[in-house]
Amino acid sequence: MGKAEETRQYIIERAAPIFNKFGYEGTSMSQLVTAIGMTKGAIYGNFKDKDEISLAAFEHNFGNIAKQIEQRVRAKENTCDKLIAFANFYLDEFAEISQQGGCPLLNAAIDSDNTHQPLKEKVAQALEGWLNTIARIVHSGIKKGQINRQVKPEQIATVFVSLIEGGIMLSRASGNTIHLSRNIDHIIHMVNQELRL
Amino acid sequence: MGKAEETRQYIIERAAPIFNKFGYEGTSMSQLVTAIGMTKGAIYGNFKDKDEISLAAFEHNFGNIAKQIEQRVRAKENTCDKLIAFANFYLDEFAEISQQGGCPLLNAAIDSDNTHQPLKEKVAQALEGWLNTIARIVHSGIKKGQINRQVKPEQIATVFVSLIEGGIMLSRASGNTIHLSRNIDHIIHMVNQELRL
DNA sequence: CATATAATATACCGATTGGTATAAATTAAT
DNA sequence: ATTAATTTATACCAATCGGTATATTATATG
Repeated sequence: MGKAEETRQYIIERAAPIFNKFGYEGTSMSQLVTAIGMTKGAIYGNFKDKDEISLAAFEHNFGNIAKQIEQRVRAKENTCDKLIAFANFYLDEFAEISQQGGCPLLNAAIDSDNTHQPLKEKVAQALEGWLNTIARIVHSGIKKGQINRQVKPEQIATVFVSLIEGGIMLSRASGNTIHLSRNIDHIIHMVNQELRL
Repeated sequence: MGKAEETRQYIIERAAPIFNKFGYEGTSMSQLVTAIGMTKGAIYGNFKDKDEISLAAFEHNFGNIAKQIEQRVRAKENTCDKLIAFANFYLDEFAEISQQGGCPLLNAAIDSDNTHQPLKEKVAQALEGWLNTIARIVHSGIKKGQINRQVKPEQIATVFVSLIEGGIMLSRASGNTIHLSRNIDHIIHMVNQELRL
């Protein structure tokens, strides 16, 4: 990693939580200047415009979480345990996620919805990746004889992601983790009662 | 309703979808001027600042949906049918909700999260009202012997709202109603298999 | 119809927005 | 060490931001 790429990465890391907190259009260059600790000229020497930083910041925010979850999932053998580990990540890391302004996927999805087409496409891609990951785990579980054949992988994936993101929204809005906690309970109950063989 | 209150209402109605689409800080006065069809001076003659319009717009957006749902729920006798009617509203009205920029509760929750304290408080209040409404229906169903005694009303309310809002997020982001549809299916399945006696 | 009052439009305010040209400073190569 | 290339800082740009003072118009009351 050359010097140029190093400062690029530094800028992205500093900018990422700001974009996640204040939105991808809602964040101003002056906020970034403060958070990054570099002048506007220096920042624009490494990125062509604010949009390029914001897209890189989203990828950083999302990639960060994706990487952590992948580790947890890979650590489990049984497919049902993989699903539960996935869900538990959000409960365990809720404080950390909150400190960075909430779930970047949820924030960016709403933030970009009617305003920022390039970001919206990235979000759609990320969500599809999410859903596919979960559906693949379920599908693999069925093949291995660990999960009920009647279960539809795509159905589970949608419900799964909705409960996690919905729970985060409710817990952030109310300032009470109980909602996310209830949803993770529901997921675990679902996995153990309807999926697991 | 006097003339003054009439124009106030007119302004709110015109402003409401704009705020829902572009965010409560993301909407500019010039956008409002265009959408409302009045000059800035005229608008400021009826509201003291942008914030006052944005808060009134959120209440309008939320109240609109709340009123429609209340009608649907009241039309059903059985408590389980009330819950299903509640959920089905979002599926039936998804196109209409989409046209106005998505669910105002979800949008405002994310939008206000790290930026707009007064709106965040209104959102928290609205969500609490939501959850209470659902929990009360479940509780009443238990008392009437229509719903399983083992069910926890608050737990159901959280899962219920999360599935609806999560489904809307996924369907809006992906441009595919299938996600919301799957979640409503899940809710109906839950009501019929785990709640209904 | 005349007058008082309320509502709307015009024109402007300072501050901030994203972005850039250029100068200064730093780094890398000879 | 000197030069060339890159990176960073300064100072500025037009455009837009939310908001307001004032002029104009419309409405209601006598």
